[in-house]
Amino acid sequence: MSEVSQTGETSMETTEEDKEEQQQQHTDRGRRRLVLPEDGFEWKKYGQKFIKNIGKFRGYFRCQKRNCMAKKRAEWSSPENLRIVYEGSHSHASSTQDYSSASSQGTPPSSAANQYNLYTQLFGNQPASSTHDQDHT
DNA sequence: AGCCTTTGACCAGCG
DNA sequence: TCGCTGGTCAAAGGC
Repeated sequence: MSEVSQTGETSMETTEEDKEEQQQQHTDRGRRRLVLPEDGFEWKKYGQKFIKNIGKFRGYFRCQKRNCMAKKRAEWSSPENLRIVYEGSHSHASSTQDYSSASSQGTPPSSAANQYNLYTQLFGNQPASSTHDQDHT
């Protein structure tokens, strides 16, 4: 890994994601698949591995938008301990937002506000202090 | 029929 | 130079 410094603590989100996740587990395709909380973007899972270094599973997601190179990594030791790490920036607004109106106004594809929001939530709170996983069960 | 998710294998980088 | 870990791609299965 070359950008480990991005692994900021997402305890704040984890709390929200935790409950959302549990709900989605039932609404998700009717299966027991581990789903990620909707963060306003459409993600496509392209891989999953168990990282022994942290003793947790890591899922690899990519933004479904062809013109978007944003990526997301989800780490979890259990469904209750989910950590989301965003990487890269979106070239569009979140799907849940009315970005269509923004486009009409001629807003550039660089939604800095979005990436800033994501990074602020994850990396802005804490500088790279995640020396080790701290999922307290 | 199409799309999404899951699992395995392969490749690259670092120690 | 070899081994290990992390990341990505491809194929198969299911809804």
